[in-house]
Amino acid sequence: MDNLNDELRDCSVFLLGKAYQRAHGEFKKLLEPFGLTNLQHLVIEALVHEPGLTAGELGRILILDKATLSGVIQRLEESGWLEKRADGDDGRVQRLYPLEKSVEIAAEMATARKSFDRRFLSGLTPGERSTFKRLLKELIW
Amino acid sequence: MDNLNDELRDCSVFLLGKAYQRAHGEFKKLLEPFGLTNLQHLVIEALVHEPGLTAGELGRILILDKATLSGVIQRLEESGWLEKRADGDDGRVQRLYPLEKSVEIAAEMATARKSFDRRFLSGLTPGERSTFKRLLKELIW
DNA sequence: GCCATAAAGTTCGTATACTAACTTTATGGA
DNA sequence: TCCATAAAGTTAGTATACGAACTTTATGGC
Repeated sequence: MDNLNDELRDCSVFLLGKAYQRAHGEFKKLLEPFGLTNLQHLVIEALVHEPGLTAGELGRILILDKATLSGVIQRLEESGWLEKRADGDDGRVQRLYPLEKSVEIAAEMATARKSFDRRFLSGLTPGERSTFKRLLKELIW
Repeated sequence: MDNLNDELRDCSVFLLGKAYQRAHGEFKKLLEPFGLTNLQHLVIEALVHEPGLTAGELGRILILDKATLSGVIQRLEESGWLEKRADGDDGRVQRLYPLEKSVEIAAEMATARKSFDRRFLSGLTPGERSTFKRLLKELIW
């Protein structure tokens, strides 16, 4: 039991999962007024930054499976956040464009995200914060 | 685009999610021979450590919603990993006990988990590893 | 002893996430 | 040109995750 708790506290998969769970749970609340989930907001931000991205390109940027993205994009299309248009050259490709309501809130969401990030890491010193992000990046890429 | 990638690489929620995604994905493969998922293996380990835990206690240890655990426990019961027994004192409570096949593989799984952890963090120096886990713990608890 | 309240689990609905199988469209080689 | 192969998306199936509503059982105040 104590033994077990010690093992959990030394297990990277567990620690990463729970830290993500906590960050995600709090960020979720912040996004609620916008009517978007975390992943949906990332897709919208990406499309506002670069309209016309394909699902495949989005997947590479957001490090996500095409099957997962397929559903996310479908829901965002149904609720009027984005639009699919056929690519002129390649019949397999659908290019994705943000609709007005996406463009309108993108900047505000980006601000909220950055402010959340500072708040979430406020218990760490500036040096710890940059170390933390550096180590995460080394593990991802 | 570059702008966007920079923002993603500075967003804790994104970095934590992707680091977890990577760790989880690799650990999943390691657990495949056992026929258990990451979460299922944590439940089994906990029950072998402390037979008779309730779903509520498990939820506090593993930091998990009772609704999520309900499903996980159900599947583990159906596939013969654990057993529910009514608590003698409290009619609301079901105590959970590991079955033989759980007890048999628990030690081997724990070894595999620790070995995976070392491998996953092998790109970091010993100092970085301990800093990394310390910072994650500060963000969780 | 009775009732309001709380606690333990279950169920439902929604959204990730991934694998595998499939459809449609492109492309390259013979 | 024709065909094998590959690439882009979709769909189905499984397993997390969580909030909300609900059932069943305990408990505390009176």
